[in-house]
Amino acid sequence: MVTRQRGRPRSFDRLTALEQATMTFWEHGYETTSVSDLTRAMGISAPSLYAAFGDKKTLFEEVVETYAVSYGAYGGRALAEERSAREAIGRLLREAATLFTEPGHPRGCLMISAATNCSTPEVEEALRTRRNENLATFEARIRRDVESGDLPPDVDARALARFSGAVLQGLSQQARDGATAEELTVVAETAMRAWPSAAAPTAPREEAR
Amino acid sequence: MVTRQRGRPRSFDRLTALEQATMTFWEHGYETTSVSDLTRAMGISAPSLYAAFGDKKTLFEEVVETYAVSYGAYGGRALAEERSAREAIGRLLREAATLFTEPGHPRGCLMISAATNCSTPEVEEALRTRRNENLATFEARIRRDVESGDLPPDVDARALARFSGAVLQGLSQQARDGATAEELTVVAETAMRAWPSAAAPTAPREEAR
DNA sequence: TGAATTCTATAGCGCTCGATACGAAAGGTG
DNA sequence: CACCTTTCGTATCGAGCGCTATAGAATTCA
Repeated sequence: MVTRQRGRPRSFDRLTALEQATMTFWEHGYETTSVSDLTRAMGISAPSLYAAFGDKKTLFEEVVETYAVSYGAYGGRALAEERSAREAIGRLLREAATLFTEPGHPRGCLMISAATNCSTPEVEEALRTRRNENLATFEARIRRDVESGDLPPDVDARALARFSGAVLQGLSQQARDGATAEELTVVAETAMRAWPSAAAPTAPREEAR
Repeated sequence: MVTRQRGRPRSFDRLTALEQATMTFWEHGYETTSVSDLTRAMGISAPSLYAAFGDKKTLFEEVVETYAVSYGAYGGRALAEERSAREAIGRLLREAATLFTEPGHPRGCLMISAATNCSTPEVEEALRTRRNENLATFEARIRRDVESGDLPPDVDARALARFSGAVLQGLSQQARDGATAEELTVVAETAMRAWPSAAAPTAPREEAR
């Protein structure tokens, strides 16, 4: 089954070409990136692109998938590794402030900015679904801390998740509008002041516990 | 000089057509809206559009300008009418939550969402400039309250302005992603918890004044 | 070596884009 | 009425879009 591949071998590295496509879509978005932009950036001809990646939409879907598990993996790491929802999302926002302005790749977040106002509805919808899934992940993590008592019981997990997602999206757009890493880091820290500091439930002015 | 207009009169209402163009650009963005989309929505032919509004870019600039002083005027009103920066921006964010999800027009904010990833750099830059001007307006209003003592002297006006702008942009995108007015209102109220509540400077636990 | 297979490059498909040439139509002005 | 001015509808323009037919080049299998 695992026999060697017959025929003329591919003259380019598929992963490298995919990375170049990622950079191009990341910078200019799905709609504004033309196939000839892609072939130029990837260093291959149009038939090679179509043979290796399918059409433009399929290539973009693969780009989004690899982006999510590479550049976009910081969020999942923060949620998995930090002890509390507050620490996890605080770290997520601070790291986003750095990553969204990091040299060496386009600014902001591909999943947030690359398919707004897109003439292919499925592409726009696919990223919208991912964003809403991220909100649901935030909400679940926050709710866990509410139920365990690490956050006050009157916390609206859904609202706090949506607020955090809104700040994340704001960070992305501000990064694309030219904000510096330092400016965005302060935004992230400001946002965390909106979080309830600790478990201080219905009776606030007591040193309970 | 103010003689009556000669020649065949225009067969459509210019302001009505402009409003239709606004709705189309608002919903689909500059790039995704084609001239034929515009002529269909405005109910006029392409030569009429070009004669009355110049080219697509010029039409969009006029759309943005009229949007700024109509749908987009709530921000300036809040800043002008409220007594404090906190009340002004709190009102601005709450009103945005309502307006961004209001029926009868597209969701979100045209100035935030209509020219991201645009193949005409001047158009993208024009809206970016407007957004950054809004940030500067926020900052000036906040600084006024810091200097007058209505906000603590250690408040970073620039950071608080940028945070507020980030939340506003997040509200716009979440509105476009399907959030309800109620959900966004709670986001706005959550964001205001990040603001320093009142003038409680270096010595917080005193009832000064 | 020859056949089969797979990739590459050129060239161009049908289509839509933003924008316009042109003559007919509709009004004012003498 | 004739004349001038402006707008209207039709019918495009050249350019770029996403995509592919085709033929030659490069490799494996028999």
